[in-house]
Amino acid sequence: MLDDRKLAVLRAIVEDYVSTNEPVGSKSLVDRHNLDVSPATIRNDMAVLEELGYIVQPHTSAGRVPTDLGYRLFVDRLSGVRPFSPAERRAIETFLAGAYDLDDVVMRTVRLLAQLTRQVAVVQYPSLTRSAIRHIEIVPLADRRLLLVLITDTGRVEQRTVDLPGQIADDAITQLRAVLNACLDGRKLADVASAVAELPERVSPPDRPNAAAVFSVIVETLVERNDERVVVGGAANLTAADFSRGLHEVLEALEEQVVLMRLLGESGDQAAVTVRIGSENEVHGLRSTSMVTTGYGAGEQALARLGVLGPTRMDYPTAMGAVRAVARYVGQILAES
Amino acid sequence: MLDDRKLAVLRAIVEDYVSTNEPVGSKSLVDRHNLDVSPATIRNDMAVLEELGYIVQPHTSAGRVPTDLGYRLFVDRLSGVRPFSPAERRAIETFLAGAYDLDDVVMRTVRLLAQLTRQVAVVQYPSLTRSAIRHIEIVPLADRRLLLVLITDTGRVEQRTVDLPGQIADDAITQLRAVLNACLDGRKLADVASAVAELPERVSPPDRPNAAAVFSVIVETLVERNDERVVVGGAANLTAADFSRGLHEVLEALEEQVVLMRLLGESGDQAAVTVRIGSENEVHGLRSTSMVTTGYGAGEQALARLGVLGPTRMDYPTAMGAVRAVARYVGQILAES
DNA sequence: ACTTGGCACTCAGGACGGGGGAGTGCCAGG
DNA sequence: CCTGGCACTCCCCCGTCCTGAGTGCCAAGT
Repeated sequence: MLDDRKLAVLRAIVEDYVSTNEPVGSKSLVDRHNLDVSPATIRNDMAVLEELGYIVQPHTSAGRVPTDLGYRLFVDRLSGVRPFSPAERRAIETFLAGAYDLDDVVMRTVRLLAQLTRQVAVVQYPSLTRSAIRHIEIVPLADRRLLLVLITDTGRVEQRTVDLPGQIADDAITQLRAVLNACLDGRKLADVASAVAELPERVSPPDRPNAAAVFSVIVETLVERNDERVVVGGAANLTAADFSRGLHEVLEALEEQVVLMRLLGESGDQAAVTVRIGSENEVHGLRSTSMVTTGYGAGEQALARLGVLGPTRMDYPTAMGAVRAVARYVGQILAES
Repeated sequence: MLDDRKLAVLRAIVEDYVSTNEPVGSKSLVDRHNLDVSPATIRNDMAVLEELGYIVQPHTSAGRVPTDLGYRLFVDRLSGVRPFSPAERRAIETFLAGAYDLDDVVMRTVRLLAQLTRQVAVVQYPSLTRSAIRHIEIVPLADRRLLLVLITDTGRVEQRTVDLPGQIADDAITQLRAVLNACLDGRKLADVASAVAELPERVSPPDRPNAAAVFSVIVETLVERNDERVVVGGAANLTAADFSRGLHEVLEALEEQVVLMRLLGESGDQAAVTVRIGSENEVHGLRSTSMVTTGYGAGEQALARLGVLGPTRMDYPTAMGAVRAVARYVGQILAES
C-alpha cells in the first residue's frame, strides 16, 4: 500500500510545504528532490496518498497540502529529531546559566525556546507536588492575620495569607513555626497532607483553632490547589503563520491558563518528546495548531512540562530538537541550584 | 479660530470614527448628531480642522479621520472620563476582592481591565522601593549557599540565592537573621541601602565576609536591580483592531518588559490618568497605538502603574474611566491586606 | 504491473474596465 | 455666515477575460 517511494513523496511534500507555504505539485517535487521518476508517476502516488487521507488539495487543480494525518505519519515514521550542534548547545547552556533565580530560569527558557523555534513557547513552572519542603516561615501581618511562606527544594517560594479565627501571641507563633519545620522539613509535598493531619496534637490546646487554620491553608495550597502557572512567550511569532481569522482564537486560548495546563498535561510519556497535531488538540481554538512538548526536571523525574506551539505547518524535526535540548539543559540548571 | 461648533464637529468625528471605523463625511455627521446646520457648513468647518491638522482624509473624496493631534484635543478638551455606574463598580470590587495573594491581585486586575475595555491591559507589579520591609528570612540551601527571602508590607515576596565566600555555621545564620530583622524591619526600602552600610560592625568579625555577601545581595535586589515586572493580558483584543501589518510589531513590543516599563514609567503626574497617543509613544512598534495609564497604590502614594493599550482609534472616555476605577479598587485591596 | 508522455480540463488569481456612490470644493444667493 | 446646487474625484464593487499551474485519465512503452 505505502511503498518506500510513496513515503518519500509524502516526506517531500511535507518538507516543501513547510518551507514554502504553498501547495506543492508533482512537477516541482521531482525538480527539488531528486526522485528519478516522472511527474506522472508522482501524480499517481499522490492520488493514493490523498485517498488514504494524508494529503488534500485545497481546490481542484492545485498542489497538495498535508493533512493532520499526513503530519502525524511524518513525525512518527519519516522524520527524526534534528539534533543540535555543539555550538547551539553551548549557546543554550550559557544563555540559561546566567539565571539567578527560578523566575529568571523560567523567563529565560521561554525566550530561548521562542527564539530557537520561532514559535510560541510554553513553559510550566516546576510542580510543587514532586518537590520537598525546605523551610516554612510564618510572619505576623496584622492582629489576626499571618503570612505563610513555603520554600521548596526546587527553589520555589509559595506565599499565602491566613486569616485566623482568634488572636495569637508571639510565642505561639514561634512554637507553631518550630513545630511546622520540625515535622515538615524535607517532606515530599505529596506526603504533607497526611503529615499535617497529626500536627494538631503537638500544639498546645488554646492555640489549636489558629493552628488549624494555618494547617488547612498549607494543605490547600500544596495539594488541592494545584495551580501550576504557565508562562507563554513569543506570541509575536504567530503573525508569521497566517491563521487568517483564527489568530484571535489562538491568542485567546493562550491566555487561558487552564487550557494551557490541559494541553501540557495530557501527554503520556513524561520523558519523551510528544507531538500533538492540529485536530488532535481538543481545545477548540487550537485545531489548526500543533504542540511539541516534553517533560523536564532536576534529575530523572519530570517536574513539569515545556514546549512550543505553532501552526500545523511547522518544522517538526527542529522544534522537537529544540524542545528536547532546552528541556535537558533546564533540568541541569535546576539540579545544580 | 476654533469656535464651539468646530469643536463639536471634531468631537462628533472622533466618536463616529471610533464606533464605525470608517472615515466620516459631512452628511452622515449631521444625520447622526443633531447639529442643526447643513452639510455644507460642516464641510467648511472640516476644511478648517484639516488645515489645523486635527483631521485628514485618507484620499480625496473620502470622509475625514482624526489625526493623533485630533485625538489629543479630544481627550484634553472635549471628552470627560466616563464615570462607572454603581453596578459596574460593585462588579469590579467583588471581582478583585476574591484574590488571595499579590500575584492573584495582579492577575485578576489584568483580566478585569482587559475585559472592561476590550483592549490590552498592562499592570506593573507594586514597586519595592516605596514599600517597607516586614520580614527577612534566611534559609541555608547548601554548604555555602543561602536563600534570602524578603517580605514587604505590600505582600510582595522577593527571593534570591546568595553564594557565600566561606562556610557558615548555623548559629551564625541565626545571629545574622536576628541582626537583619532587628535593623531593617519596618524600614522603607529606599532607606535600606544606608541602613545596611552600618550593619557589618554588628556581626562578629569571623562572619563578616559571609555577611557582606548577604548584604550586597540585599542592596542589589532592592535598590539597584529595579526589575519591576509588568504583566500583560488581553492580547487577543488586538486582532479586533486592524493593524494590517503592524500587529507583529505591537506583539513584539508587548513582550519586551523593558519597553513596557518605559511606557508606563514616563508619565508625569502619578495620580492622574494620563493618555499617550500614537506617535507620542517613542517606541517604534507602538506608533499606531495609544496608552491610557494611571498610578495606583495602597493609600495615597502610587506604588506602580497600570493601564490599557489599544489602537489610537479607541474609546478614550471609557478606557480612562475603567483605568481610573480599577486603579482605585486595586489600591483599596492592597491597603487592606 | 509500473511507468511515461500526451492531452483535455479545471480553477485561483491577476489584469482590465466600466458604473455607482459617497464625499468634496466651490460658488452664488439668501 | 449659512445654504443649496453642481461638477468633479476617486474608491470600491462586479463582471469578464486570460493565463498558468496542476490535475486525471488514457494509451503506449518497458
